[in-house]
Amino acid sequence: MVTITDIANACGVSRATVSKALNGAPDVSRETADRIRETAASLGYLPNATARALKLGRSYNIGVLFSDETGGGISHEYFSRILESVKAESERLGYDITFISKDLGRMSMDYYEHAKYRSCDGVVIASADFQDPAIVRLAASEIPTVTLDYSFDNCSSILSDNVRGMEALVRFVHGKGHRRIAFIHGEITSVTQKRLASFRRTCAELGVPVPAEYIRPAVYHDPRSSGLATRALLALPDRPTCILFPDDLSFLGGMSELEKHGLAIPKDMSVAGYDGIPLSQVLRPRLTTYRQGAERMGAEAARLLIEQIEQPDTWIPQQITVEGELLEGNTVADIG
Amino acid sequence: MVTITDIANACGVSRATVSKALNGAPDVSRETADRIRETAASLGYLPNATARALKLGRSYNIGVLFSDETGGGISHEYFSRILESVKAESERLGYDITFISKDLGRMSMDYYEHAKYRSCDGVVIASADFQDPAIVRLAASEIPTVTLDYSFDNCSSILSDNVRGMEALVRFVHGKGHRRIAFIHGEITSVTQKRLASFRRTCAELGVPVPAEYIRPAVYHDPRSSGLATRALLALPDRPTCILFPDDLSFLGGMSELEKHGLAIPKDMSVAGYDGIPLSQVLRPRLTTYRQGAERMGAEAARLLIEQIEQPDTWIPQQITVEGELLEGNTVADIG
DNA sequence: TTGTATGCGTTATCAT
DNA sequence: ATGATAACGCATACAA
Repeated sequence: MVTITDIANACGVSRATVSKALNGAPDVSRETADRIRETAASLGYLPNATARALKLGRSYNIGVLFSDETGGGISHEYFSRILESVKAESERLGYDITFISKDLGRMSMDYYEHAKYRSCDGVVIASADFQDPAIVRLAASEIPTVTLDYSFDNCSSILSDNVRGMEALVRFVHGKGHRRIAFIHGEITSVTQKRLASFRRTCAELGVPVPAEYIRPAVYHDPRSSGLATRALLALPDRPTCILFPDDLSFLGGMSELEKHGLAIPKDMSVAGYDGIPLSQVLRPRLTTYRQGAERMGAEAARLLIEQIEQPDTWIPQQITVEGELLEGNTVADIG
Repeated sequence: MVTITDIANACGVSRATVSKALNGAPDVSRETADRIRETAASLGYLPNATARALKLGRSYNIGVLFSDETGGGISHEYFSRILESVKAESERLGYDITFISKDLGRMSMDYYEHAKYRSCDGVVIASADFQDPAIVRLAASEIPTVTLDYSFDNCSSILSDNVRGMEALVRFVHGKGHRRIAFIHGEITSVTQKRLASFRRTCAELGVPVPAEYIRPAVYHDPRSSGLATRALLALPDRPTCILFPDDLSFLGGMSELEKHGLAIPKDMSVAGYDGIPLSQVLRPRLTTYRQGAERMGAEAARLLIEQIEQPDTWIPQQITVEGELLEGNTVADIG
């Protein structure tokens, strides 16, 4: 491994001078600086991030915490899109990313300890459960954090626009003439609560009644449970004309249930999903859904976090809401 | 931040003793060791991975390199499953993972330099293009590497069983009585070549003729191109009775094309995918496909890499082939 | 403009 | 059994 010492020897200057030259300090002559940079390049010198981190107390490394009951958080397309964009934006700004988890090898530590252990300059947090004491501890710690889809006091957050997303779907469906709209929701999280509230409020605003039996619980990303909920809805004496699903994947459970009943989409039943995953747009008919702005969310999260890291004094916690877009598709019949 | 110095002061011993006690060295009395560990715990001491890495020349950090033309490698479900399992297994063995990329901030570096810069103990490589000089350089370097779905000389690799996977599909389809089998393949990579070769060889073994026009090129994960290829196949005077798609997602493009022609699956046309993503199993009819053992691949990759890192002397490059499983589904008609 | 000295937190060597 | 010391690679305050 070639170090600044090697360059210093090769150039006949001190290590301090090399360090300065390489970091573009003003107090080193143009000529020596150039000479140093040239030899550094020819020697194939690479700064050692570890040593630099130890010295500076800054690792240029940010933690990413994706926690999900199931553990398979990353494989959810919504999360992986966010991860991908957090990664891209962080790298653009000169930061690497490391996953933060509980328990590393034989040492058992919580998220905060893990982040500390790796000297993360900050952490982006996405979690299915923001009540988890380990998450709360990290968010409340001195480590800069940005949360996704949840707001802690005094810490920045990026929010997907669940309120407006649900509102857009309901208004679209209503515009097509539907007045009996059912909503199958995922397990109760703050995201679900926002969607539920927005669903109810928008319906109220539009004068659409919402019978209690039109609201059915299911589990996110679990087609089976949404299939069961669909079956329950179809069994109602006063069937809805349109069903909103917790997400696009869950819709598939409803889809096969509808097929079993010999109901065609959208002729006999209108449907809409949520997320706008690629699958939804290759299905025929194309699924009506709301595509979340995951890419922008990830990028904004990284940007905000790094801003806070680099300008801690002028920093103020910020809530950024990222809008998605309604994908109209062809699964909502015009029954106006 | 509480360091070993703090513990040393609190216990009235030297830093050296603290370090030894914490690392379970034999040459420190039971009593002092216990006392030190207790104070360490009560003070909330956490080792500093950075300092340790600098001193030891071992970071307990492994790089993950996922490169894909499109850049969005992680969001492909196959990759994210691998990533998830690499992460889980690495963490189980006490290693964190960091993404390796080209170009970090303003410094431009290649993969090898990036891995060096972060002092990665090793790197897991997944790439769409193993010809990339930057990939070749990393694989040929002194940094331990494990490649996925490709074999470099003198470096371990984990191979999904493309040969057996394709063979299993062809034999299954053949068993159902099909003798006119078409294959739409993805862009030419080593993986594609293996599948193509296996397709041809298995057909030859079974005495199934493979007319040149039954082999059509398309693009992985791109339903549109597979849709076009499907159209071309349907236009043939001597239509195939079964079409094998490059992957499950691509099948969707073929699906809508078949629908346009009023062809029902599997009555009028049999089909099979590849990958076994969750989607394939919620579709109706359930897609016949081959599910790759991504979870095992990731875990084996991490295991092999860490083994090489920790026992460099007894290490021998190893090729591990991970079998997947045929998911029979209902999209291949029995025309025997 | 350049160099000297020191320390970041840790571990390993060698005395004691 | 314990401690003093040096070293990992780098950056900075300060001296020259």
